[in-house]
Amino acid sequence: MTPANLAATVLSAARAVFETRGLDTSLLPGTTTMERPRNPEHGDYASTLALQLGKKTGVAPRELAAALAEELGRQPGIKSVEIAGPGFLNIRLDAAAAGVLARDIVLAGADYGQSATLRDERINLEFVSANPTGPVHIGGVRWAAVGDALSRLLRTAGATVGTEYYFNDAGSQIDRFAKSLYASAKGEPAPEDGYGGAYIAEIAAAVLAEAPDVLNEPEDAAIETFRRVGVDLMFAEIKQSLTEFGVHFDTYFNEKDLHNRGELQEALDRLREQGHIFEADGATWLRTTEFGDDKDRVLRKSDGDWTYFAADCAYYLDKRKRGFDRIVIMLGADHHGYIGRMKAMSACFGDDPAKNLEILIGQLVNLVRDGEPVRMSKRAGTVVTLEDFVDALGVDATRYALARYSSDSPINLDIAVWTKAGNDNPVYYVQYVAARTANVARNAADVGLTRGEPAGFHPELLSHEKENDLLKALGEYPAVVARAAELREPHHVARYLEEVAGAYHRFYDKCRVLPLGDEPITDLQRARLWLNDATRTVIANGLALLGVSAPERM
RNA sequence: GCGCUCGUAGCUCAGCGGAUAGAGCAACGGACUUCUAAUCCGUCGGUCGCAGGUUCGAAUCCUGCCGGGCGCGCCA
Repeated sequence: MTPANLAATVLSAARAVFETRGLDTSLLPGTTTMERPRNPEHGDYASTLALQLGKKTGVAPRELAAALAEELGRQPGIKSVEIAGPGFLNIRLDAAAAGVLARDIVLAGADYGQSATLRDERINLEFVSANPTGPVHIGGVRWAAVGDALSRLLRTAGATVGTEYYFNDAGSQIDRFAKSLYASAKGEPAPEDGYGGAYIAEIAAAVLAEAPDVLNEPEDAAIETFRRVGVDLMFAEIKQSLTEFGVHFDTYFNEKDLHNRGELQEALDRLREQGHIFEADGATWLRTTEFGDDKDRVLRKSDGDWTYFAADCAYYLDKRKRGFDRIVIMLGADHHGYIGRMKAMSACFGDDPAKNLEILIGQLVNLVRDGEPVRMSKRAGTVVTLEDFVDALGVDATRYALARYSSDSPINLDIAVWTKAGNDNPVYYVQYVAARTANVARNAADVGLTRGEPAGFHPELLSHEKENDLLKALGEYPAVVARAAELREPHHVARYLEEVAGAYHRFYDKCRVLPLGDEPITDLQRARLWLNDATRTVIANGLALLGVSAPERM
């Protein structure tokens, strides 16, 4: 019996109680969640349904709980139901009903955890989107890890997802980049507002290698060559770093294309039709204050140039035209000032900003060595890059560390902690379970212990306290995935995996799987092997969501 | 000044309006002739920033205050 099954059973019991008592069944919720109490005296699972319904129906919660308990007690697989406190239902399962889960998980394999929670949603997920004027830096790294994990999470919850990197290849940042390359190639210092990292010299040299005569061209043409070739090189390098980090985007979207296809004008026309455009001081404005922004925003400047915000509008419209109904954009904390204008812009298009546009804000990340933030970079001189991160921690630890915390909280990642081989390093703690379960399975095969046919599995033998705890933890996986997807918070998966890891280590410590010496193989050992393999399935599936490997041995 | 956001154990952080607020680390004390001790067990540790409010019930929701971070261009 999975928690989802149990929840359904509790709901149908509630329906039966309502019908018997002539209560309005429309007050029943569509779903209910089962809690896993910390205190073992509170049973295997607890439900607060009677408390919630007591409020709605006006019937005393304890009275409802008593009726529910009686109804539930008759259901197969349920050992006992107790009423506690103001109306909690504390439910205990038969060992057999709980144990079957081990087999269900193994048979489901990589599909365990998949759901239809977000089935009807078409989600566009944009993250990183670093300008191709330098390597991906520390903020982008956080989003690379979290955004990629989120995309996997959303797909597992049944959504149709398109991941997207907005390649900002128009605009003045690129001009500065091109001029910086040109200056570097001529051996001159970087311009006042240019880029000065060591990577500039590398890219400039690479441009020279591809276009040896570039410095003989007139300055404008030369800068144009540096822009074109330099941006291509920089972008190839960014893509390469991301690929090595295990992050792939379905779409790399060029800002230039928006301009070339006239989509900025199209967006402006659309907004004008909606009646939110006005002209003032020679510029063209969007009246975003109508929808809560703190000031109106210019789309086209008095000199005729488009603003960056105009491109944002066109890009949003483009995504919507491609059939995405939820536009999710992940930004650094320094961009949170955009939320107001973006939400307002969505409303100006006639959309519902609460539903069609989600902007997720990620707080800062510091890489810490010996208690001091790491500021040095071999390449850029000032910022920490994706490559610096991977050099310091490795891909698995970097991805896990960044996906482990709520994006709302600023984090300090201590290099010493995340490279240590021990249980104070969360990624090792979890990965070690993957290795341990694989090792147990290998050793079992060596002595002739196999799971055997599913029909020969004896779930009732998994009655040890630690087996029960582990089963309960494994049963929560689908709900954790669904909730993490809905909340857009992959860190719940990591925290959950740490719980499963703890439960497995305690099981391993107390419940031996393999026979000792020449002992004959028993059904209990076979049942435990099912549980061992079910644990490996959950750990592997969960780590895969985070883009972290589940090693066979360590 | 206005806006957003955060404030939970010595540290790093979890915590869905529910039961006695948790984990890891640190500190201290235990467990390896047995499937990998990269593990497990125990002890210590809290005015959930402060003050009100809503609620049967608040770390969680609302208001105010205090403190930290960030943002407030016809920049990108």
